[in-house]
Formats: sequence, structure tokens, C-alpha cells
Amino acid sequence: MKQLEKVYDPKQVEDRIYKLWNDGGHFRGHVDPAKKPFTIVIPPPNVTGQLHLGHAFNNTLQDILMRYKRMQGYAALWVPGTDHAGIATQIRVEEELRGEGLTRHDLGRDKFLERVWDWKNTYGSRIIEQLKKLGSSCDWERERFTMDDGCSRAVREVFVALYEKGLIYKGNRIINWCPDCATALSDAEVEHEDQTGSLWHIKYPVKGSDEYLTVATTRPETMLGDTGVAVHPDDERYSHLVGKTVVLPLMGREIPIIADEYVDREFGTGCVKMTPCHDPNDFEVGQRHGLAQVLMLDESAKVINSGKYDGLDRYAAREAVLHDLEALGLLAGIETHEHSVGICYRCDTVVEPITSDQWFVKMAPLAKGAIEVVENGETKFVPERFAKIYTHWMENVRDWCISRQLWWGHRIPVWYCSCGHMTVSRDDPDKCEKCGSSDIERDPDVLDTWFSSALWPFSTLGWPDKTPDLDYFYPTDVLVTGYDIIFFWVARMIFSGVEHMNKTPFHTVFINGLIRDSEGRKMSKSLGNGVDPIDIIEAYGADALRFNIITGNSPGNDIRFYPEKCEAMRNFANKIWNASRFVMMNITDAPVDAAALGSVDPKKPAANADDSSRLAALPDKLELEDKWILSKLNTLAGEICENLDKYEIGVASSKIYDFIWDDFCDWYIELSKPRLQRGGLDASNAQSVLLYVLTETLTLLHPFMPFITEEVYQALPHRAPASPQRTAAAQQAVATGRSDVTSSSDPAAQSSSTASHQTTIQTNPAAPRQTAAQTNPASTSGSDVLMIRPFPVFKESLAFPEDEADFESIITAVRAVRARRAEMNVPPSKKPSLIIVTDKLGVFEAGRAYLSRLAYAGELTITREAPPDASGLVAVITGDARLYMPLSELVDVEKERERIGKEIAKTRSDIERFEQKLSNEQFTSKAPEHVINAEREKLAKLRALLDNLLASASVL
RNA sequence: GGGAGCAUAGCUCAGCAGGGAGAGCACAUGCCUUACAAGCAUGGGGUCACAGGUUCAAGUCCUGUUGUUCCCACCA
Repeated sequence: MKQLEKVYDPKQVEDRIYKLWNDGGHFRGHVDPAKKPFTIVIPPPNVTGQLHLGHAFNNTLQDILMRYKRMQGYAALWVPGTDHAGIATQIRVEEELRGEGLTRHDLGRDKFLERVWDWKNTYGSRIIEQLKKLGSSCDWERERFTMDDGCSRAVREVFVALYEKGLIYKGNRIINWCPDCATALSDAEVEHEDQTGSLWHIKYPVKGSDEYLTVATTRPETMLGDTGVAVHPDDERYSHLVGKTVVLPLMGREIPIIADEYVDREFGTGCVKMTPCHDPNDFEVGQRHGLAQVLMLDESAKVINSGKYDGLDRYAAREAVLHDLEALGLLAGIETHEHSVGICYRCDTVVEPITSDQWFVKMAPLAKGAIEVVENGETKFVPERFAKIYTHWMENVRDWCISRQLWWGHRIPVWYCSCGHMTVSRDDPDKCEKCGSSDIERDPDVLDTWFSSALWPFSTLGWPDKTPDLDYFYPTDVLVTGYDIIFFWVARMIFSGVEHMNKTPFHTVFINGLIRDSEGRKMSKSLGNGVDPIDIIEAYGADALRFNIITGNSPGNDIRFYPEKCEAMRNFANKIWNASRFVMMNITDAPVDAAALGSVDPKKPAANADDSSRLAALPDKLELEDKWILSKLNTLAGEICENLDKYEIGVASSKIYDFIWDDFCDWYIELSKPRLQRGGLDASNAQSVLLYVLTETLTLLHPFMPFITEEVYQALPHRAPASPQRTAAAQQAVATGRSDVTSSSDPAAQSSSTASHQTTIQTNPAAPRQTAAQTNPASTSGSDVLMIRPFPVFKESLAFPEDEADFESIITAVRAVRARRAEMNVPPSKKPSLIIVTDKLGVFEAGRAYLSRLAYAGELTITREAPPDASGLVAVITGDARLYMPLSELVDVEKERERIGKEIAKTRSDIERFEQKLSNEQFTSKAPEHVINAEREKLAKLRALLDNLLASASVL
């Protein structure tokens, strides 16, 4: 028999297992009318991107949901793809060009785009490969790109449709301009940063008077574009000046003094300079009053239309203007001023508000439907609080500036003719649709990247065509994404889905938090505190990484990432590995059919004599500890389904962790050892239960740690679940309402199972590695892989609450004995006799074999009567029993008396507390019955404990 | 100027249809017990931020306070 490696080595496993799944076609999502669909579209990572921990987190969550639903029998489809990421990608390639001393203009548009496509084809698959390393079970055959033909057609269709509905328009309005990216940005693309700046007071001389109006500004250079000064209509200080003019210093331009409610009399001097071309408020005031527009900054934020200042950079111009004003004595003062500054989200450059011709989406009509579907619950946010953030944004959203002065992206489908007409068309026109002239020119701009990602849930399913995919998989089910792109992406997908599909694109938006470094800072390139998930996978394995980031945190909350925690999770993987080794080493004598245990009801006698396998006979042979572990596992299965249905991923994962480590490994495996050594029927029953519990547990754990669970599963003897069992399990799930979050109807389980009914694989004691390697991928389609094994559900037939409680008594007793021994420093080699005095004779008698083992006891007596002479014995007391050991020579009697005294006092005060509570009429009349009963039981236990303690103390 | 999250063991975090607080890491002690020293056993350590309120009962619900993080906003 070949010895397995003692340590699990993910590097030997992961790629091979991934290939097994892929070759088996298990990632594919197929339209299957007999099943219910479950669909997720991936938040498409930027093609420029490399996998970071945020992706790892987000995709692990998605993969868990996908694998869970797939195992439940849904037609599961996870659509992958990447985003062309307009600005980010263009910047990347321009940087590369700069290295060659070139700009994109040197190449020209077509050559430049060729270059970007080359770049995309070279590097764009990197992040996809990294997602695979993580174990993502996407349908790779359906990988999409926001600029592929289908998505481009969808973009074109949406643009034209919205234009035709009057929801897209072109206008000259104030937009955010990034001088570095040299493009317009949407409001969402501007970040705000609080800065300490200055507020300069500038005197404007009133024409035909020796009065001055003093204005205050944080951007003095913009005065070059001033076309008015505004005061409040009710401000008596200035009412006599309204209608007059001031002479704009430096420029000598005569500009009007106007009155507008917009002005806040309390702020500064109560006079506001009006720069309609460079301030959104001034723009609106200007519109109301017919102020002139003077554009004073160009696309790179250099001064224009301002005489001697022309050509200066905006900040140089600021200095020059201030210098000149000072010289003229027109600078009335400076104060420091806290304000927030708009920053480009891509390059951190301070953006300038500038009037410009751009394309906009009219938001108000679209927002209406998008708010509705969230308010009426068609789309729910998890956690709920993000719905408020979403709604608030949607209610206040302004029109969306969608044109970008870039080359990389979806080019705006608009052609201009010298006749003045714009041709907006789904197909490239060769002449003006109005005058027929072929002298037309296409709009040079491209669309905001988010314009195409907004269509992702349906463009990836074939829209605008009516495809079977679209019909079957849309709307998708869950969108999993970070809270940082709710406005950019989620909001826009929702209104797009509502507008173009008449259906919200997903019923649930599952929001995940951000991953921070161990000090709570955002991970960023500039801080150099980023952690590469691929490094973590190399060092600890993908399963450990996955389990690390999803365990012990709750939805929507940020996570601090500690690489050390991966060590704990790697250890957990190793624990599973070794538990599996143990099971395999002990089921070598005969093939065991553990699957049968899940399909028979141990509470009922075997149906017929023909059913002669040992497992069919098991119902009569289950030991107390068997029922204990089976019952716990069964409860666990029910809870995991509940947790996953509520998106409580972290809670679910830690429950499985605890079950595997504490219940299965620390107790059940230890308990099985004496039985296995004894051999015979007892041993084979234990083998069956071991195998059953291990297999079911691996199944429960699979969505979280797919690689190691599949690897072990492949090595275990098992039989592919046959159709009847699958159906039964699914029906049970529906009956108990435990497996289907979206609907109470049967989740697709009525389909004939794809799993073939293979014969039992002979137990193979060889390494899992070797066993799995022997599996021929070609023969695995529809084969027995864990990935598509039915997910466990709660089964009434495997619930044994009384036996569970009985066995807990024994655990308590064993723990108590161990604790006493540890306190007394008794070496494990010392195995004194043990007398157990208890009323639960049957329970402790059933535990005889392993009591001696786990409590290190020698000769074991179980009795109802206390020993007549307890002198020389030390007692260990629990609520159910007194356990006597002859260890008195090791105990300081005085100390022991003191200890018992303390324990008696503590128990008495506890009893008093419970007695008080239970005699409180307020409590007994108002508390629910199960609570009162629970309290009574606790009191009874404490009283029994006290009796036991007193009895022991009396003989000390 | 609005709004939200967080505050629980030394550290990082769970827990909350309200019924005497948990995990991982760290720490201490003893163990190479034939699956695992990446392990086993045992133990120490918490007036669950503060102040009120609701309730028979409050880390758990409500109000306020403090600290902290974040989001939104056309604060010249």
C-alpha cells in the first residue's frame, strides 16, 4: 500500500483538476427547458488589468454561488468577459508609444487602433487565465469583450434607439474636462478631494463711479472669462448697482451687474463673479440672464481668448493674474479656504468645468423605472442599505455625458453633413439621409466605457437578436460586485435593462466590500501595498486564498487582508487532506457504498431481504456516535443551504470549518479508531459512516474549496448518484424549502440526471493524485465529478436530536476528565481505572469503548451507585455523571477541597439566579414556553451538578 | 451641508426573529496518542465605546454622545 504524502500540495492538483472540469464540459451553461436557469454575468475586468485581491474576492463569491446552484441542479451559466476600459487602455498604449518617442497623433487613428488591438490580443487574456487559477467556473466558451461584434451591435442599437426616443441629445453644456486625458468625463468619473486653498478677494471697479464690487474666488484665473457680476436681488448693499456695469480688470471688458437668487448674501462679500464657461452655477445663471460666454481654457487647460495671458498654463495664469491685480491694487485680500476639488478618477488630475459640445443621455425618464424596480423589490440589494444609496443617487442624477474625446472605444454612430443634418444610423451610411450628399463626416468621439458595460447582462446573451439564450437566461439572477461601482455600473445596467428589455437585469445585487491591507489602507500601486493573489495561490493554494477572503466577514463590509491567515486556511486544507487519508487507509478491505446511506432511511427497517448489503442493514447497527455525527452533518447541510440562500457566505464557511475540524476530525475519527481496530461488522459500519460523512462534507465544502474537495472525491470510492436519488433529494429540498431561494417550485430537478450510473469504483489506497491522474478526461463527460454532485440537503431521516444530546453528555464527561488530568499533570501513559456513576447507564455503556480511549481510562466501571469508599479517589463532576479516578496521591487534597468549594459556590449562585428567574411571575407569564423550558432544564442540570459536587466534597 | 458603516479577547473579525458571549492568530502548560507537529489536549484573557430608553430579559431593538472610516453635494 502506497503511503500518501502527509502534506497536501495544491500545486500538484489545481491545474489538473481545473482541466478535468473543463474537459468534462462542466463549466458550460446550456439552455434546458426542464431545468430552471441560474445566471450570473461577471463584472468584466479591464483588459488592461491584472488580477488583484478585489477580483479574487468578488469572483470567489460568484463562484461559490454558481457552484452551489449548479450542484442543486440549476442550468447554471456564468458569463465571463472583459471590458475594453477606454481611458485606461488608451493611456496604457500611449505610454508604450511615448517610450518610442511617439504620440497617438503620430500614428493616426487607424494605426493607433490597430496597435491597441494588438495590445489587447497580447495582454487581454492574462486576467482571464488568472481567474482560472482561482477556480472560477465560468463558461469560457462564452467569453465576451465589450468591443466584440455582438456588444458593438448592442451599443449601436441602444444609441440609435435612445436617440430616436429623444433620450440622447447633443448639447453645448458645462462638462468635466480632464486636461491630462484630454477628454470629457461624466459626473461619476470625477472624484472629490478636500483641499485647503485660498479665497482671493478682487475689486472690480464700477463703471462711471468710484465704487468697487469685491468678488471672492478660489480660481482667480477664471476672471479672464468673466462676463458678469451677480448679487442677491434683496441685498440692499448692492441694489443701487444692479443694471450698471463693472470694468473687468486686466481685460478691460465691460460686464453687467445682475441680480440672481443663486447668490448667498452671507458668503464672502455677497458678490459673485460670473464665468459661464467655467463654472456650472455661473453657466446656469448666465443662461437666465443672457450673459456672454467667454471660453478661456483650451483642451489642455492653457489660457485662450485672453490677450497677453494666452498660452499660459492654468496655474501659471493664476500667478500672473494675481501678480497683475496686486500691482493694480485690486487684490483686496486672501483668506484660507477649505473646499473640495474635482479629480479625474483615472489620472488624478484636477478637472476643469468647461462648456463643450458633447452627447448626453437624458436621465430623468430612465431613472424613473430604475428607481421603481428597486423600490418595489424586483431588484434587491444585499445588504439592503445599499438600496438607499442607489435610490438617492438615481433620484438626483443629472444627464449623463457619454462622449469621450478618445480613440479607443465605440465610435459614436453619427455622421455630419455640410447641410447641417446629423445622420444617426445603425449601419454606416454612405450619404446624408437628408440631402443625399456623400460628403459626410463621422463624429470623431467615442462613447463612455460604461455605456457598453451597462448593456452587459443582455448584450452578452445575444441581444439585440432574440436568441434562445436571451430568452432563457435573461433576466440574470445575481449581480455580485463591489460598492464602489454601484453608480458607474449597477445603476446603469438597471435602467438599461428596464428600458431595453422591459425587465430588471437581476433580482439581487450582492454587494461585496473592498479588500484593504493589514493596516486598513486601500491597496494601491502608489502605496506599493498590493498583494498579488497569484503569489498567494503559489504559496498556499487557491482554496486557501478563497477560504481566507470569504470566511469571517459579512456582506458589504471591507476586509483587511492578512497573508498569515492564509496559513491557517492552508492548514485547514491539510486537515481535510489528512482526514481523507485516514478514511481511505481504513476502507481498504472492501468496497463500501456510502452513497446508499444517504438514500436509505436508517429509521426504517430494510425494505426487503434482497437488500442484503451491509449498508441496508445499517439502520439497526448505527452506534450512538454514528447518529451523533450523522445528525450534526444533517443539521449542517440544512443550515448551509439557508445561509447560502441568504448570501451569508462567511457564516456558512465557518460552520463547515468547525464541523470538519471539531466534530468530524477531533471526535468522530478518534471515536472510529477503536471500532476499526476491532474489525468485523462494527468496523465496516464505521467505515460506511466515515465515508458517507466525508463525502457529504466534501460536497458541502466544494463551492468554497473546489480543488481539494474534487481531488479527494476523485480518489474516494463512490458511485455516481443515480437519477432517482437525485430527484428524491431535490424533492426533499423543495419540500423543506431549504434549497431554493428564488422560487418554491422544483428547481429543475425533474430532468433526467446527466450522471451515468457507474459501477462502484474499487477502493484505491493509492494517492489521490495518482488515482485522479488515472481518470481519463475523455471519459468524464457526464461523469462522476464532485462539481455536479447534488448538494446535500436536510433530511428528516437523518435527524437524531435525542441521540445527539446523549452523545454530548459523553463528550462533556471526556472533556472533564481530560481537564482534571491536565490540571494534575497526569501523563497520558498513566491509565487509571475509572468509575462512572450516572443515571444514564445506557448512554455511557454505549460509549464504553471510546471513553477509555479518549479519557485515557484503564478498567472502566459504569454504575448507578456511588462507590462505598470514595477515599483515595478524585471525582470529576458533570451534570450527568460523577467520574472517579484513583489519583488522590497526585492531588493536593487541600487544593482539591478548595477547588470543589469554589465550584460549589459558583454552582449555587448560578442556581440561585435561575431560581429567581423562574420564580419571577413576570418571566414565567411573558416569556415564550420554549425559553422557560430551556431555563428549567439548565436549572435541573445545575442541581444535578451540585448534588454530584456535594457528594464528592463529602468524601474528601 | 446631507447620508451611511464601524466601535465585542493582545490583534483581525464573526455573532444579533432579544434569553449569561465565539473563531482564527497570538499567549501559557503538557503531549512525536499508528490521518495530520501545517498536529493533539488543556488553560488564561472580554462591565460586547459611553449615557439614557423599550422589555420579564438588551453586544443584540430605539434615542443621544464620543471616536473612526466612507459616500453624496453645482460650499463662488
